[in-house]
Amino acid sequence: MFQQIENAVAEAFAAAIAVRFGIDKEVTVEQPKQSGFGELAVPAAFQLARELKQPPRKIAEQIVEALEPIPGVKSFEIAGNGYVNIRLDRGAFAAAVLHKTGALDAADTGKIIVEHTNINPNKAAHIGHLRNAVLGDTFVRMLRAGGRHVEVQNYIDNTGVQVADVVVGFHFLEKKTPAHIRDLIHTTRFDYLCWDLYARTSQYYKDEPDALAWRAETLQAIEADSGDLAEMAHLVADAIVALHLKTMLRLNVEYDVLPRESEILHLKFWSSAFERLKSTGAILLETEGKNAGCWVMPASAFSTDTEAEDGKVIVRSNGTVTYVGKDIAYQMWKFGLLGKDFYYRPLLTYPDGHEVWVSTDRKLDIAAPEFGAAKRVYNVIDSRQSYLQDVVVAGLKAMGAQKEAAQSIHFSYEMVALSPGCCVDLGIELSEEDRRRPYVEVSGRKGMGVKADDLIDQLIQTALREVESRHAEDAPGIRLRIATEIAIGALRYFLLKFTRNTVIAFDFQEALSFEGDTGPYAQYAAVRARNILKKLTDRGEAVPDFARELSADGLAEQMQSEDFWQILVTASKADSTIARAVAAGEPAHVARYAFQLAQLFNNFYHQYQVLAEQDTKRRVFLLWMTDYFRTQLETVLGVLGIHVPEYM
RNA sequence: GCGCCCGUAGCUCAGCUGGAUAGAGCGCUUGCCUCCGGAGCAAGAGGUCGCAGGUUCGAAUCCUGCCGGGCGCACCA
Repeated sequence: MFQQIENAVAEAFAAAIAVRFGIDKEVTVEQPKQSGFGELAVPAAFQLARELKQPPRKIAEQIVEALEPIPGVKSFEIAGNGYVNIRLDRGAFAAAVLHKTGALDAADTGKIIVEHTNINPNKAAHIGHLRNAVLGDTFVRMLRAGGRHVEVQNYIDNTGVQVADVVVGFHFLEKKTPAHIRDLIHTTRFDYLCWDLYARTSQYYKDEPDALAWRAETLQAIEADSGDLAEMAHLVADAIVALHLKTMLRLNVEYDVLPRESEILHLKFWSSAFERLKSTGAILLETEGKNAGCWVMPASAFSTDTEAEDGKVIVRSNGTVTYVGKDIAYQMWKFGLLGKDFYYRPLLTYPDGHEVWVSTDRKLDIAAPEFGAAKRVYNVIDSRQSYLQDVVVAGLKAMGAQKEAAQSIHFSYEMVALSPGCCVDLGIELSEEDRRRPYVEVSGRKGMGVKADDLIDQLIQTALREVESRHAEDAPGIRLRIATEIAIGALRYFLLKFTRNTVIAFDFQEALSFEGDTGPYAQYAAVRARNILKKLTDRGEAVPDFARELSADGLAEQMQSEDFWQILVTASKADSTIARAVAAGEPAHVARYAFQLAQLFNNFYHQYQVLAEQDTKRRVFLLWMTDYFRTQLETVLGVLGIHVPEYM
């Protein structure tokens, strides 16, 4: 709601400036620091002061004189050295909120692909993977809330070194056959077993470097796609992918399609990309130096730095393509630039009915949705890979795909590390050097880290203790469901409240907290709002038809209260907050807003006794505020992927 | 060595892309269950925004240089 007024104000100011000074200027609209200054502030006079060589205050006066009336705006005031503060017509604004006038114009800018999660399918997911998935999933929800068409991809590297290493562990260290693995998949916690096995294999390489030959042998077998080793790789990767999807579903994360590396290989995506890169001169064959015999992308393509740097090898001297090369091909496919497509089959149907598809190398008799060919692509990948992402974008640029290069966005974020206290909790021994660090990096190779499912289980247990102490009489099944919703709310919020480029030093105590700036705090506020309405109907009263029972005059009168006005304005900013957060690419802004909203409601809840209100008109009004709050909070929590439990 | 990120209250973090008196949560101190109220509410203490310059009406925010920390810079993915 708030967004329309903001836009109208910005336009009116721009028009006034154009008329009065003949200058085309984009006008920024701010929210004043203090509520006493009004609802909006325009600092345009300051920006114009230099150009016009006039004092800002004088310019502000001229702007205000030239302004046409803006619907919904009551007054303009010049404040300070040249701010124009704006007060809204409270009654009109409240009425607009009540009658939901002015629907958002959902500008469909074409398909957007968001790629996230991308966990190597060789072991259980850990806390770092959760940050990726929750950030990606929330951003998807934010985009969809703004009416955008989004496709969610989760890339599966099922033929890489990490899968190979687990196969090495099974075959060479454990002497297992495909039949054994089939059995293990059904009888064990397979992703946990692989977690340990992967760590053991990595350690074995360290002790016995000759064993690396096993890895090479396995990788070859996987690429040739024949024999026991290849079969085991399929079994491991498919089983782990299934488990990852399950883990992510616990967090309300779903996907549309899983493109797999095996198909990129078998369908020869690379050869198409290779031709294009060669013919456009994006990559060059080195004839001398240490990269002799390799196809290399010159450093000048992706680095502004001196030419002292080497280029990036795309095709090795033995003719095989590097990971970055495959990534360029994949990125081309995402934009529909490759001239090739995968085949698809449905992998599974989520409980909500949504279907996730997976790539396959054979044409099937199934009508699949159209995947790929997007206008814009977000790759959710941690900041450590920004160098490689730069190379991918440079590849697009060098082959002449300027537009696509500009629409390739590395949605980067910092890693989740382990706090020293967390390491103690996990029984991880730290070296003298590590102990002096502020945090320690998670290492899959060392088997170091917090497994996603362990953390979720622990959160559920902690929440369950609380639920049980408050609702001892309720059925265990319902209590568990509620504890689960609280746990997931806590976890998602915890991963979202930090801005993307903040390193999260994971700490159990912080993550397990349900008080203060947490998901459950926001859930609790929503539950309270629901409780009021539920209590009302429990007493046999109907929820009023607010649009009919609340008159414009009545609203205007109630809105004279500073409290109510502030609450209404803040609650009406959901759309505008989400839009800003999308523009900034920052889900944390939405989380912060949800918390603010919850705080405001808890405040209101404490201060006003809605159901006990004697004045009938006022009671209807308070009920409306409650209901509006509830709607807005639920909407925002929905964007964060957080459910509201039926009670807490 | 080069590149990117970070340094804000005791701790963990925000700070809307340069605006008005720098904000939350946790922790600490104090008070609040006659309830739609305690996963909560109210109040208090707590700041040289790493340091030094610069840019301008105005800097936590932009520029430069230091100091301190993190992460990258493979014919690995």
